[in-house]
Amino acid sequence: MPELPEVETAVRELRPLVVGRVIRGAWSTVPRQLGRLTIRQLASRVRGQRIGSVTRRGKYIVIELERGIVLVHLRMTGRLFVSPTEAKPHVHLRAGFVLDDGHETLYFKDPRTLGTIGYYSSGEAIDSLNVLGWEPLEESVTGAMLRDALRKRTQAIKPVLLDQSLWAGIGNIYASEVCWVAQIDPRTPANRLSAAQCDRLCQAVPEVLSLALERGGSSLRDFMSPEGNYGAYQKEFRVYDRVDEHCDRCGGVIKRIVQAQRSTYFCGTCQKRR
DNA sequence: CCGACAACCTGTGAGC
DNA sequence: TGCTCACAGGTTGTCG
Repeated sequence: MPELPEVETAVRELRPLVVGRVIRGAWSTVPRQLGRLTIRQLASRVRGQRIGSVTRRGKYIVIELERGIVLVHLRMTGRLFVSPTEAKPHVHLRAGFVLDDGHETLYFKDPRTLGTIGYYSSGEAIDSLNVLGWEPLEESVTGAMLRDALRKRTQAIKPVLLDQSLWAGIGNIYASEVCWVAQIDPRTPANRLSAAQCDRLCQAVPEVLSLALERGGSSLRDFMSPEGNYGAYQKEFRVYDRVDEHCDRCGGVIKRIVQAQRSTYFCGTCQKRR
């Protein structure tokens, strides 16, 4: 489900709901999602720790405790929210962190169970986050920096935008949207982008992501923020999921192709190479 | 190094 | 109504 705008929305809403609270217990119904730790190990390590902060790096949610860090990745269908503790949680509630006196739980809902929840020492957490690339909304990347980073990359630019070690946080929706804004053919080999195209990409990435964030992200199917809000950016998609519709810029027809096993949407008329 | 593909999972919607 | 298939916001690993 979530790319940077959705994860950032989740973090901002979660923060006031959980920071300062003490984790009283933890459980999971899908041990595979916990990485190396068993359910019992996770529970014993987080028990009694106060939540110090909730932040984001790329698509990871970083929950800092007193003696370690919980890293949550929502993957496709994950969602975090706080609600009253249920005696028999719905089957899609795959994990929970019981808070304070036990009346409320920080739930992890994840129908597809592809998400991950890991508990790490701060050193381990930093190491795993360090492989991520630029933060699109915090680091200003110049066309020259981008061009240099893409120098040896022959793959098409759109799938390259999904590489989290370049920019962290761009996913399949915004990769297509960014290419439309920058007027770049998503099939262009990354190392063949002109200087002007790199400049436009560097503008388009923060522009698209920050507008999406302002709208609370995009809601496809069931995406919902921790407070239960739906994002609104899906109303402003220029190309994503709009095959055969007309381009807002030139009236051309929007196409769908598959790159690296993911759908790509673009205008066949105004997103030309060069 | 690169691209293609499978795998990890469940749910939904379209088409027949 | 019920079946099958394609597809879904992500990432990782294998193979040629």
